[in-house]
Amino acid sequence: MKNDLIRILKTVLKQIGEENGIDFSNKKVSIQENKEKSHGDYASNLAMVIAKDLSQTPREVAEKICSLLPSEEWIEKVNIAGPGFINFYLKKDTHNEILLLIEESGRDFGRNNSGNGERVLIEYVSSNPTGPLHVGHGRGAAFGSVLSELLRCAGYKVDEEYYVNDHGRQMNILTISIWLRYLHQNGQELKFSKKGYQGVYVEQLAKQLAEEKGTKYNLKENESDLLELLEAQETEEDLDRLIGWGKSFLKENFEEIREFSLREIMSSIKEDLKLFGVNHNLWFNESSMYSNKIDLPDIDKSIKLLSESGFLYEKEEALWFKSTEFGDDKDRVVKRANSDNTYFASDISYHLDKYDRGYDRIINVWGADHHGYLPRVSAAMEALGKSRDKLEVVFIQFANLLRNGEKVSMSTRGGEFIPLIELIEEVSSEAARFFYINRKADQHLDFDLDLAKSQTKDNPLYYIQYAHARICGVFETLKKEGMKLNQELGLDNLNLLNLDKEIEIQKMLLQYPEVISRAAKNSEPHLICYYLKDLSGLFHSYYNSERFLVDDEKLMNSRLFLLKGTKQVISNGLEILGIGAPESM
RNA sequence: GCCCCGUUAGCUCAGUCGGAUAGAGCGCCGGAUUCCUAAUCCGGAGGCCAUAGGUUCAAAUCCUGUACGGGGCACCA
Repeated sequence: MKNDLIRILKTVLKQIGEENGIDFSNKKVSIQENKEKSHGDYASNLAMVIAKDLSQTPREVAEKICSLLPSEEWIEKVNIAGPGFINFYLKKDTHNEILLLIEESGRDFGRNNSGNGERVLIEYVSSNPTGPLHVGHGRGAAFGSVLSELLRCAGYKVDEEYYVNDHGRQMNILTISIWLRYLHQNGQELKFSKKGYQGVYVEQLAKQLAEEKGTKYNLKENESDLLELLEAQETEEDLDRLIGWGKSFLKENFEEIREFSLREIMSSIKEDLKLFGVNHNLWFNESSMYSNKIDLPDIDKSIKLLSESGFLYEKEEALWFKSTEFGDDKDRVVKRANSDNTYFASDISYHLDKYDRGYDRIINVWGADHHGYLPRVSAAMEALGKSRDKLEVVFIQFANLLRNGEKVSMSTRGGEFIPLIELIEEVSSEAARFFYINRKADQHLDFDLDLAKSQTKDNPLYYIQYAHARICGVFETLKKEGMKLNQELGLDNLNLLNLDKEIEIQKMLLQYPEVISRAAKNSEPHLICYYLKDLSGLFHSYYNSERFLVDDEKLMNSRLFLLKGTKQVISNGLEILGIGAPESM
């Protein structure tokens, strides 16, 4: 209907343009939905937009436009109001069409094909494999997961990828930390590096390692070197020396422990993600770019390509990329003076590979603290001749956890972060997802743990799910009384749905597909939460003011049909959020 | 110093890419249940949309400056 109105107005606009010798083809014709009922269903601002070009007052122009409007059977009336708005009032039964559409589309209602089958890669979470997921990762995880689903709804072909930083110093630190704990486990008394990883999980993994491998990695004799190194654990350099020592002592066993650690931690991360309803279908290991395999991306090759582009130079024995040429604040090191590649080097190679895999859109979901990192990555892609626009980054602001109205520290006293799994266990995966999504991504988020657990209308998720359950309850009662929805009778009598509340609900249902496309287009999944809350609110209000199971069968079936459509839309919306729509509560 | 995000009701936040009288929940005040789930609903009070300019027929929305809050500015990952 909205599109029909736009089409009609466009025709009128062209006509006026021709009469006055003005080309209006670049003017945007838009229709807005009126929130104020007395203004009719839709309004157009067209008269005000072109009034100046015609040197007439907006109201005069509006009169002219109205006189040219063809009469359509679904339009009740048209009038001019305010500064020059043209208001359209639709016939009441026009609103029924949406129910037919929902009935036909069912679970597909709200899907569209604006993405046109284009391929999108969404990389998110990508937490370092040096410890379990913690609450700081939750928001990005929920966001990426819902965004993926949303883009699928919009007709994109989506891959969800996790980038595993399994190469470099942090993994070595983890390995050495676990090894030290392992030695302790096997009765070899020693102090622990303050600089290493301290978490409980390190101890658990060490224990597991001891159970699996016995004393295989034990110190064979008195190793005074090690003790000295441990005593001196104060600086990063000490830590690096310890790693060097550990490597030379353990030889190939170091690699074994490293692989064990990586495997175990990644499997716990995967487990947590699964519980959280997050399903990556691709896992990209940083180390694969160092494997020198012909069919895998290669970091040296990428650096060489960049070098050939002429934007690399040497300074103070390090290799620099001239990112300032592409708008970055300063040039960035790609290869350090000690000839190690930087993390940035890996990212160049990794992102180059994303481009080479042929995606139409590449989306990264990053924490807001990484925003300064984007210019250099984009710069590198541009230097390599890639389109900068293809790479989109959504920055997610931090979330605070609140308990009893007070901020909960994100980490425990021991410096260990609160694991995501604890949050999931406390408030449930669904509530956690909902509350993480329930805010615009670029907005700081206060996650109220008590609210997420509460079972009242204060909790928007319960409010929505309750609406769904209530509708199911009505149908349940219907069944108990030995009746069932008479689809045809309902369809034939939709025109009985003419109460204000009924019209409002139908108009709200009509908006659902638009909400979905806008949410997908702008990466704003929170819109779905707000929409579902509004829709549920309308339903609850309707529920309290009218009875559905009435004697008049025509009325009853038409109302049941409206309920059925509402139920469908709530469940479709929740599905995108990865949340169930319960039949009863 | 530079960069990013924010500033809307007492609190937490929406605000349909510029529209008519700025919305919701919580909190506060007052109501509704012999009836499909009261996990709900109805009514009321509560606003200089941080601030100063600019663009426009029209600005919470776009542009610029200022103030305040959060984050970031490594040969770390």
